[in-house]
Amino acid sequence: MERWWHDAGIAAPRLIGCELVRTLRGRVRRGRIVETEAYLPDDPASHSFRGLTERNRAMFGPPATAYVYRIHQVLCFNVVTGPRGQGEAVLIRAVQPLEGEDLMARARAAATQGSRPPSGFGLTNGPGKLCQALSITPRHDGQALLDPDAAPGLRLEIRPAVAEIRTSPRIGISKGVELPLRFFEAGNPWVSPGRPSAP
DNA sequence: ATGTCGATTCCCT
DNA sequence: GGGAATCGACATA
Repeated sequence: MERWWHDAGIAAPRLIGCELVRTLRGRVRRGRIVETEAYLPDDPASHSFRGLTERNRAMFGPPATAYVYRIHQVLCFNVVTGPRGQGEAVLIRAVQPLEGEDLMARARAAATQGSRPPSGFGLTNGPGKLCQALSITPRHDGQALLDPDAAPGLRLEIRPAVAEIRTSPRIGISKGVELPLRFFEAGNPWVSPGRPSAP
């Protein structure tokens, strides 16, 4: 485990450019991470702020495992960081489809019955959207992400650091709003809408 | 036991 | 750009 895993504030930008690989029924979906948010220890915006609960248990597990939680009928996917027990994690907010885009579209359409089938950047440009596109489920909560033999078929592949990364305040929170803990790849159209890009 | 509040998304103006 | 949807987890008047 490399050093950068021990700090969500470092891991969050470092996870930009890494790839999330979902294997289901022998078929592969691959997404390149383009947007993340860090949630730190003693961070009032973090689910871990008030200590361990049933929901955030996975956040206190070992680094490079998944923390999956439900919010507003939707799932969000995090990569746990820091030494075990710190309650740190990095929220994955958007990915760029690299493989299996058709399967992602099908999964999104199935998850959003009632509305028009999602297409274009809307396929994976949000934390709930990418979970639908990759068929991430509550079963992935707590699962190791670097293990190539991971049973649930969800894996994280480390890639070289990306050069052009921008920061901004985090989205959708009411505490800790000023901290620049959101990271995204400059100019990438798959980054979620809703925030201006800082140079 | 019950009330509050979202680490969101979609649809509308 | 704003608001409704909608329900489970969490904290507690």
